[in-house]
Amino acid sequence: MSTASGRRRGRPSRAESENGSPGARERILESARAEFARRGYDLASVRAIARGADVTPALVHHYFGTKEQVFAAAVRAAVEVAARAFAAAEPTGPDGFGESFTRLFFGVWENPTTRGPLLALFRSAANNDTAAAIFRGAITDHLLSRVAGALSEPDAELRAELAAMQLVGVVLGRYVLGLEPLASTDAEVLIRRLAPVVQHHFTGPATAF
Amino acid sequence: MSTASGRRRGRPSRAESENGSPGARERILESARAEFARRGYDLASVRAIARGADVTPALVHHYFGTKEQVFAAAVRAAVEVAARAFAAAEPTGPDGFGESFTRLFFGVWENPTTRGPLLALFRSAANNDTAAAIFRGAITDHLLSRVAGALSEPDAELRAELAAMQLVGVVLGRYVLGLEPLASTDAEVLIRRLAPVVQHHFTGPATAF
DNA sequence: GTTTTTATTAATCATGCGTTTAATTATTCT
DNA sequence: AGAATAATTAAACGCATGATTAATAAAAAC
Repeated sequence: MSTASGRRRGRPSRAESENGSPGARERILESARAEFARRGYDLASVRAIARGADVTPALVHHYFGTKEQVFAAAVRAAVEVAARAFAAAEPTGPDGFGESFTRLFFGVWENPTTRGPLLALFRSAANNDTAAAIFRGAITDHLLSRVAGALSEPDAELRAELAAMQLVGVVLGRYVLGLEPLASTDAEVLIRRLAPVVQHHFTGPATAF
Repeated sequence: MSTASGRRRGRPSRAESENGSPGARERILESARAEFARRGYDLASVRAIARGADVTPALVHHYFGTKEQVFAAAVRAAVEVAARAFAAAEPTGPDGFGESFTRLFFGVWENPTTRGPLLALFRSAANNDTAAAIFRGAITDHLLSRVAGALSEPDAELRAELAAMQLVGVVLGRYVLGLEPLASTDAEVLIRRLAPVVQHHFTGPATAF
């Protein structure tokens, strides 16, 4: 691999990039996704992103502007994919919510191309207010709104949040903390375990004692 | 050794000021707890901690050594309090685990003096491997070990982790993300909602509620 | 009153950060 | 061929970081 600092100045000749390898812009995006996913927004550095893309920091700014805009560009695609998945899900009756939501949730988190950006958003949300707001908005818009509309109980929002936080907590343990055996358990097993719990949050009795 | 008093020569360490106000060492610890809780390990700065304690950064290093040691000192107390709470809990039969654990959990998280350091650990664990290891260790040592011993099922660890992640997820939504209405709901209400779910994870059937 | 020990600060070092500006080279349009 | 434009880097700016060193002040013990 050629180091960015060793490369000749100026625009590269077409011969240098005529192979199938992706252009600098794509490489930057890919590196940004990886870096944000590994370290979260604040700890990821434009310089490290540039290094990972074999490029100069100035080029990152040339293509994307500020660090915040790099983050937005890196995360946007995955958030939209997840949002579309939730929006396009065939509507189920209240009895089907549990499994339906659990499956959708693991669908996007087990997908390697969406997991990275979602991890980036997750890690960032723990320390960065802007990222936290995006995360909160994603949950509110794509999860709570659909459920609250279909559920009649007055505590529908709380129910949906408790269900969502069960799933989010599992994501934390599985992908961020690397808790065993949780991290190595087959996703299908987790879905079968969690779907009834999520369903209970949605429609079960509020207390059992 | 000829000293009758047994006191060491020289200026005493950790001198408290004459009035009731806390000495520099205590102020540093307090500021560190606040700063780590607000920003997480990596984003909190020794300089900001010093500023909050009305002290020079060099003094922070003088008392605690490296930043990592400051973090350990700031978090240790709360982790020990939480650990003691879990260790001292009167043992309940398997049927009482759900409510018992949920109560213990919210007990330490609703306590203002332990919440700060726990938040610090939580935020830090999202981006820092060392903090993640501490967090993982705390869950494994004080939660899983007790449950796994008392439960006979071969999947006891997985069950305990799913239960723990339900509670941790709620903590995320309530204290970190500030999800409404979750953040404003009375803790007792949450306990009553969550205890049966936790109980189910521990002893319920694997695929139905 | 000298010695010993602690408390505290000022100054500094090396490093990394986000960002900007100017320069250089290659491609494309006329 | 010449002009315009796009891709890319080098160099720098100002600031924040974690940590160290050397110095000064104060208190206690002798």
